Amino acid sequence: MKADHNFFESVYAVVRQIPKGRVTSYGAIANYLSVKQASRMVGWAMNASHALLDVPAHRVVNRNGQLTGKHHFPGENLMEEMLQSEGHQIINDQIVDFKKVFWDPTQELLS
DNA sequence: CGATTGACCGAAG
DNA sequence: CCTTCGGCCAATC
Repeated sequence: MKADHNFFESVYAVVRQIPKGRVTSYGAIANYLSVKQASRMVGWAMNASHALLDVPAHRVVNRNGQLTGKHHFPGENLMEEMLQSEGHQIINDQIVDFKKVFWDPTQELLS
């Protein structure tokens, strides 16, 4: 067993709660975790999240709505396909109307 | 234990 | 406009 009380667990918990058809950014998650300064850690957490099928990492993009981590997926355009499969439109590795589909945990998951 | 990296963000030049 | 730097935390080498 592994220590589940990790920073990652919190990230997974948020990403896992992302409603279908929505996307969020690393900084938004970090902000929700009160560690907005460590947005890089969110990306790192996602690196380990690829082992967890409950973590839709394809719904997590950078602040620009750009699929920065698509290169980490098994397929070259797998991330785009999954997002498009959820009704998103991807142009030039960027989510169209990103701000419209942007899902802010601090806004939706008001404690 | 020290240094490097990592799917980032934001500011400054 | 584009490039560079700093920062913050954690894991890996």
